[in-house]
Amino acid sequence: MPTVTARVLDVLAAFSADRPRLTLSELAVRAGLPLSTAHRLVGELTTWGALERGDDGRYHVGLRLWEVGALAPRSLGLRETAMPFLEDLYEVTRQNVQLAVLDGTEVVYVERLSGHSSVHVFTRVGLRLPLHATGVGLVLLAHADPETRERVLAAPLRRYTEKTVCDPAELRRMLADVRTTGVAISDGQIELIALSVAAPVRGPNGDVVAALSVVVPADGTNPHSFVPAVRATARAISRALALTEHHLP
Amino acid sequence: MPTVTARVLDVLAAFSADRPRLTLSELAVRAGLPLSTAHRLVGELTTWGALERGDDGRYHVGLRLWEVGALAPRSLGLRETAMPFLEDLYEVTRQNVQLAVLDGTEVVYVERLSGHSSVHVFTRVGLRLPLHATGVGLVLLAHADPETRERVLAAPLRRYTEKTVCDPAELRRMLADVRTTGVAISDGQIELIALSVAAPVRGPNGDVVAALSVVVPADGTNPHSFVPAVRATARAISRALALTEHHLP
DNA sequence: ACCATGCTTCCACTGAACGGAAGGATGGGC
DNA sequence: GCCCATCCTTCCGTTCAGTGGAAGCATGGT
Repeated sequence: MPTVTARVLDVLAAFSADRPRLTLSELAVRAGLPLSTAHRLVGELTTWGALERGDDGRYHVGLRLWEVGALAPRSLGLRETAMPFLEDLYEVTRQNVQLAVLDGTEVVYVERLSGHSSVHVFTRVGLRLPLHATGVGLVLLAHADPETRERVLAAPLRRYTEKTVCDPAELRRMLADVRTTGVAISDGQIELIALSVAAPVRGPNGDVVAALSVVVPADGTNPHSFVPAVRATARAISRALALTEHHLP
Repeated sequence: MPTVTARVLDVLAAFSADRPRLTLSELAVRAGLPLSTAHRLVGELTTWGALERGDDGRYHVGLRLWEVGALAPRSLGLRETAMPFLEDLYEVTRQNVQLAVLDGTEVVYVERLSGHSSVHVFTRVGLRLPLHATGVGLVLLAHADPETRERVLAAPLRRYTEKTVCDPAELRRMLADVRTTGVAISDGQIELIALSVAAPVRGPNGDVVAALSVVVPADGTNPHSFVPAVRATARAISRALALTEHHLP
């Protein structure tokens, strides 16, 4: 259905992490629009500030759109509350600390702290990954509604490394484990050099709204030594969320 | 000009930090649209994921829009490079660390680290503030193009506290000072309880692309003791930016 | 001089967007 | 249990905003 709204959204969706800057023509092709139509829409978006045009004439997502996006409660609300705790966890571990939420059948990373001494992993704020291959994903999947869980387990599960668990039955066992222990340890599922320790963050009414993880190098460090800190932080954030959200209408 | 695009953007602009969740009717009023029109547009936006609908029926900005916004180079590109350095600065100072960019005649905060021991200030990622009243603002204003500078100084300058400098002549003097010393110290300009020490972050071609600051309590702590760390961090980020941006097409 | 690539402007046609009105759904007051 | 208020959803005939092919412009490479 070629509504104008859909076209505008197609233009926005044309940008991606690997192609954050596009010429008008590229934009038109990616959005599936005639050049003149793209020209008009992009012009309006640029005037408003949703897009910006660089010195080289290429377009990129503008600060104004970023601002609006920043109002998403699952990013900002969560982030504001969680940040000091994530900071503490970072200081204790000096490893990448990540916060992620569930969207559809994928994880979306909403925050990531990384220092110079952390492993260099390829996650990034805004990145989407499948649920079965990450620590945070396992946590979110373990506590997702059964319907989502079945849908994920029924679909083909992508293999990233030789260690990636792609067998539904084994995943089910792991998920049960996550539910009883309260942590997920994902070892080399995405990149062999790193493993992550993740725990659930709960909202005021007790359901899991996010997951946090620490990514540590797979160099023989015992991941279990991180479990207490990760669990404690996750619980602290849950507690803080219960306090803040209470005050909302 | 009532183009559909403009209306869609009006809908997005209806959300703000103090009203992040809105009913359809509120949304219609704020966007200046008839209810049925708003209903149609919001429906499309929600299907796509730009908006989400909460359990209470109210709408808020969706994760999908947040994701697109996160692609803004002035947020993500900058942030990815700067984060480890900001982290270091936070660890050394244990105070709020902020990163901001210039947009129009305002500062926009793109990143903020805060721990439990930091002063509780009301800045927030995505917040806009006038240039004259903040440390980062002074830095950005000092290095802005003359046209912007004159426009800001000619406009009425809002007073936040008794200490806020609102006199153009005095501001000019301060800006000259910022240019020679390479730091801005903004004391109690926004809130009497806090002061900030800020320094410029430069892009590969030497022009100022952002400013970073540390916010410290105005309890007698000597702000000058933070100057070396802030300057060093700003320069480190500038250097890192020069390296990363080099590899772009 | 020529062509390739990419952007901008124009304008007559048309169907997508419009929005008033009517119909539901929910919930609170009494 | 009834009424009214608030808020949301659907419908449909009219019309004007959106469309996109085509032609023109700018740049830069060979």
